[in-house]
Amino acid sequence: MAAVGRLAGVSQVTVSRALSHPEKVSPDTLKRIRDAIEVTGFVPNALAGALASKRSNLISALIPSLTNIVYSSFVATFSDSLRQHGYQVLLSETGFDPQDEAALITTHLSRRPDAMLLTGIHHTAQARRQLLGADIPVVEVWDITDSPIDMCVGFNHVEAGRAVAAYLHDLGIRQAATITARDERAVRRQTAFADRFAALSGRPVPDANTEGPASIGAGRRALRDLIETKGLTVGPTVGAIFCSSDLLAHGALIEAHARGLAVPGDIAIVGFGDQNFAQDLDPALTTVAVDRVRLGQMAARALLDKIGDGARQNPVLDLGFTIIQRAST
Amino acid sequence: MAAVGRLAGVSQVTVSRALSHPEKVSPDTLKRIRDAIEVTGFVPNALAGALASKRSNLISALIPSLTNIVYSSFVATFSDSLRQHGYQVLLSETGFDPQDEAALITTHLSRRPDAMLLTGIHHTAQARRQLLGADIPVVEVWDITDSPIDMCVGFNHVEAGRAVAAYLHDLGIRQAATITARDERAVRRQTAFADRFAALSGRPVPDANTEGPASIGAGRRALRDLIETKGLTVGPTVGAIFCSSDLLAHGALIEAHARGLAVPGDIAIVGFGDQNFAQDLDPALTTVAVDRVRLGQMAARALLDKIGDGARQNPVLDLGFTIIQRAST
DNA sequence: TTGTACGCGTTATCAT
DNA sequence: ATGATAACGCGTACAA
Repeated sequence: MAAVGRLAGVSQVTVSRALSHPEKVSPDTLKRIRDAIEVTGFVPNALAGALASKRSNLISALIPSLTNIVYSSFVATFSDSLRQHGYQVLLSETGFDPQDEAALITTHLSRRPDAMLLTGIHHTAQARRQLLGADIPVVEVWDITDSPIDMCVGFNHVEAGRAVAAYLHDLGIRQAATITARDERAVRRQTAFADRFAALSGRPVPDANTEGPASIGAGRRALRDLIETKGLTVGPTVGAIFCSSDLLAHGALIEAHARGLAVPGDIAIVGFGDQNFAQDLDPALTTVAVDRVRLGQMAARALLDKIGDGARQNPVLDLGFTIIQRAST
Repeated sequence: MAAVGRLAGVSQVTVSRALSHPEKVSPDTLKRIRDAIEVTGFVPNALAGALASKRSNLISALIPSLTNIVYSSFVATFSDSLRQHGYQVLLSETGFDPQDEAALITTHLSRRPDAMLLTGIHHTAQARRQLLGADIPVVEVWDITDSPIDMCVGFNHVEAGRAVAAYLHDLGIRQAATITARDERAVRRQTAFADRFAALSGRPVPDANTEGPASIGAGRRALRDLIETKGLTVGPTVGAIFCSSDLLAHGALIEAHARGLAVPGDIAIVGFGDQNFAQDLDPALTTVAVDRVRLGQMAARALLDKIGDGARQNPVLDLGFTIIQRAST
């Protein structure tokens, strides 16, 4: 900056001002400074700026998985909203593990982000302590709780599971099974679904748990497992499968086709997430929609508002969910 | 740090040393310092550290799309490799636009990353200038060129397109069409494929261009377009479709099923990328595999090596590709 | 093994 | 409208 200043015939401070508050610099010094910046190829050092101003313009985000499109599409919206306000997002994957998340939180906090986004409401005690100590806005997403660390934006997974149970039962379906990923929120939906459906139908609800990341292959294997080893009987409209993600449901759909089972004639299938492809499958997939775009925007807005005026926002925002009926049920 | 030091009865520097070079501090002062850190909840300020040491331990990565699993899975591997060496990745989406990329490069450079990863080999002149001026290791991935900015790791897209053309022709297929996303590299593959296949078969190769992000829906619409408006005739093993991604190929597969076309009996389908689901489709998808895990690791290693000893690495690494034959051809 | 002095490149404050 | 000066919180060099 000093070098740029010399070239423009002003002091270092004026260069700083020209960059941060151009309106406080006279038009022609501003021009000289901008020319000098152009000539020298000067790029301001945001580290030094952040150190001096105590604002990093960084917002950190921790999501379970980068490759799971549910989270990556959400975080893309989130990042976009923030970029428009001059923030950059520092993104990491926790791999669904609270311990790893806690370690990442420490690393992230060392970069002094102006705010932080966390996925889910379950964090280690140490993580909560550090976050409270950091004294920055925090938003937890994809879930709802009465006692957020700071704010949360999401929906109620138990209600979602129950709603699907009621929906299928209303359709006249009397037998159901579930295919569930290791994701803790998925398990909560599955449990709520199974409890409610069992209560309505008087029949147990077998579950096939999948290992590793949700995938089409895992969905195929899970349906095979349900039919071949867990005694799921399939036939004219008696059974339905509630899958913890659209990807698993997609796999179940393919496996059903490969077995010559009609969907929904022999078996109905419900996904979760309403990903883009759900409407393009054949048959199109019934699923539970969550407004991911809105979720990303609301999370960004919550943080921005709180950074801006520090005012206490509504700490809990329930975005709800919608069952999208399509041809697979 | 000074406060921690007071609590432990040492100076600020010793605390710094305890954190960065614990072996240079006597065991019991180390313990006192660690206790003090525990008690105070001290989290080091990486901004100040980076400013003082001129090493940010940040590596920035620019990819076209977060939601495209090809890139997100690659960058997940890349980040993982780097995390093991104490680096954090600052990730942004360019949306396939060199102008936006250039703007992002400036923002990223202001955080003083120790190295940078770029996707592709086409960048604006300004971007190249800034990168050269920044004097940090740069790796360009997913493509190959003789004149990288610094280093590159990828494969030859023209050769890939030609290889698929030869492969299909060898299978006895004499008519082909393509479904291509707006991605510049995809277009290069498509052109190379079309030129070669036309030369081999003596027939033109119609193309359906898709708008927006690659998706199953786009693949379905593209196949419909090829058949209904571009005069693609389908029938016993005469035609093949080369899609620029597995996702588009998946859509084409679904559309073919929905139309009662047999795959590969009436139409053969080839994807690109060998994503996880390719082997789980019915029929399993023939595709072109690129070792994304290795690509991520090699890119990370290239940067780490160069940060480490500054030695000139092999600047161009060709990872090649493999045609994976499955049931869809 | 530990400490002192200094500087990293910016912003905030106050003065002119 | 512009400048001088003092932080910001750490790492490095050097000294003890």
